[in-house]
Amino acid sequence: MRGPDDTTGWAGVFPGLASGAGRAGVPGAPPAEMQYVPHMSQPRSTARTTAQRHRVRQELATAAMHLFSTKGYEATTVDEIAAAAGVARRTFFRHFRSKEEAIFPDHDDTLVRVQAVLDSAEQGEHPLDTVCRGITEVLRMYAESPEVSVERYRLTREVPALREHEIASVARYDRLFTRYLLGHFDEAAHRAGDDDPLLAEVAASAVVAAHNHVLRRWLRAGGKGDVEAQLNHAFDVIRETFGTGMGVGRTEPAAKAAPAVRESRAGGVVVAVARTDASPAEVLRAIEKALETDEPPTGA
Amino acid sequence: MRGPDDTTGWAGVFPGLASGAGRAGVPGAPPAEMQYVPHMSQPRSTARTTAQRHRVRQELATAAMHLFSTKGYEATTVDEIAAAAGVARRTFFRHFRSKEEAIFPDHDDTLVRVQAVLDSAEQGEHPLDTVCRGITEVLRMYAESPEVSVERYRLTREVPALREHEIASVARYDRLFTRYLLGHFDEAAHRAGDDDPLLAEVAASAVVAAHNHVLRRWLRAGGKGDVEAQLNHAFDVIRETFGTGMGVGRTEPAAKAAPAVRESRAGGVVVAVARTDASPAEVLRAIEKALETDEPPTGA
DNA sequence: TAGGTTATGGCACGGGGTGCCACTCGTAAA
DNA sequence: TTTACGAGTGGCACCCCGTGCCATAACCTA
Repeated sequence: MRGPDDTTGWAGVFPGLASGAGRAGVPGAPPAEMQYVPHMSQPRSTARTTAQRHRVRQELATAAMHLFSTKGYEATTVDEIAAAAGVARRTFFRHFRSKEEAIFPDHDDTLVRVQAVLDSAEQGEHPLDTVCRGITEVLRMYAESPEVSVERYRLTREVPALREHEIASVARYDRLFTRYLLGHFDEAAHRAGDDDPLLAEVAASAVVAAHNHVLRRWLRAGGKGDVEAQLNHAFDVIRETFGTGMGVGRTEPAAKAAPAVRESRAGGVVVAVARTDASPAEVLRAIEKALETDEPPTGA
Repeated sequence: MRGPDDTTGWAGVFPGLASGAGRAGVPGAPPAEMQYVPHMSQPRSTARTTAQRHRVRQELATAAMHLFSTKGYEATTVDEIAAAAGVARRTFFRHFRSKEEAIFPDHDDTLVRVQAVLDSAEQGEHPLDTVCRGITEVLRMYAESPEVSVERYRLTREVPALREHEIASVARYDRLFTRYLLGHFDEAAHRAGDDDPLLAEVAASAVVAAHNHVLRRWLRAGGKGDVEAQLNHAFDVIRETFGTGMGVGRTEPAAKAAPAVRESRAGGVVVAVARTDASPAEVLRAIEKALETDEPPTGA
């Protein structure tokens, strides 16, 4: 009953993409009563009404969160949530597509914001760095209210339905990034022949995986500490580990910080990486050094 | 109503993990009537009954697939599926946990098989290669019946519920691999300091992403061609691109087939990988060659 | 043949999600 | 001020997924 056109999943979420005054064009979740599309030409609804609507949505979300935490997710009915928020059951579904969505009220907005980050990326930035900035936006959404995020994490671990819903949510970011990288890997004429779309997909999933890892570690730690810094560190680790592939390593800044030649020896394999602006002699010297030693490589 | 212990999601799927006679211990999907757990000590149910049960399950799956294809997923009720299979509605839910699962009847079995692959991996194999063999098992599941997979792919693209269910399914493989790599990256004392669990997560997601990419491309092409070969090629590309990180490059088997020294030049970076049993002279010669040329690297 | 196990059919119930209609409220136009 | 319109809401009814419960039939073991 959703129409066969909704094949992209998030396509319907972007009615205007920066639709004028804040979230005027995206009033929560108006998926029902198909072909809603409030024209968005004349914002008849003044600030007062939209604020009111936003307030109701917020109260519903907090009521849902509270009830889920206290008496469990499955044991909580939508009627109870609506009653706790002082509205009718039907109104709940005018603000949230489903019961699960009430616990992730910000994913849609975040998706729009991430899309905006991707769209407004300057030409010179490496697409992978743009994607990293995009996923950082998601992390900020979690970090904005650590207590809620931690409690929500506890729930998502315990309730399969919530976990699956969250997996589906992050999958939307993944697809967003994959599409972006697909469209920007060929333009950035870095690599010569093998601009495999495979790499776009793998890179996007790697970035998302790094985000998930950092986020979950932070959540398990109770939401203490600077997540964003941890995420950036994770990006550095990835750049360091996979950096040779597809010319990641931060086109400008990080490349300058990195040494011209690096070598490492591990597991019966010796590896050397060097920027081509390093002198051949410098490179060869590093290789020889790696071939001589029998010790583990220089640590991170 | 599933109990707060089911935090892993797939933990409950492995009652015995290779439970004696085939699928005797895992008779489809007995999630209801909690604490079912058929003891698996004395297989009272003879081959006849389990075969019968398997036949019913198969008929239900085919009936569901047929109805979904013809009249759409949402327009098809469970009653209709059961009626088409000649059983009662209640019986349907004894074979499938949900309506969506009827279209992915093999994921549970495949998950068990993948787990078996991981468990029976020999000591010498690199964990990442083991994981690659594991995901190959998933690909084979799809490749076993191309027409069904293609049609199912069409449905999953159109129906959000099915897409989310599939995403959740592959996420289970992802988590399986992540756990495996987490437990095997430190044992294989390859890298010195930074055995970040981050890398385990990223590597697992990369492998899964490669699988997804190859699989979807194959499905979009109508299920024609040798997918498994394409997947292995994708693994090669990944090894080639990310190969420098965490010592992937196939410790034993492929190393023999691969040349002792490989070099490539791309994106302002020159990379050389060599087995330590290659003579230093051979290594240096390859490096010099890479430093001289300005052409793209030798293709796969 | 008797007793126990397993799969099934059928019923009823809770609950999520949706379509529909009437109502209210606030804003813009007459 | 009155009127018209549109957005949000409340309430009702409906469909259908998923599950607990019980009776029954089929099958294996003793």
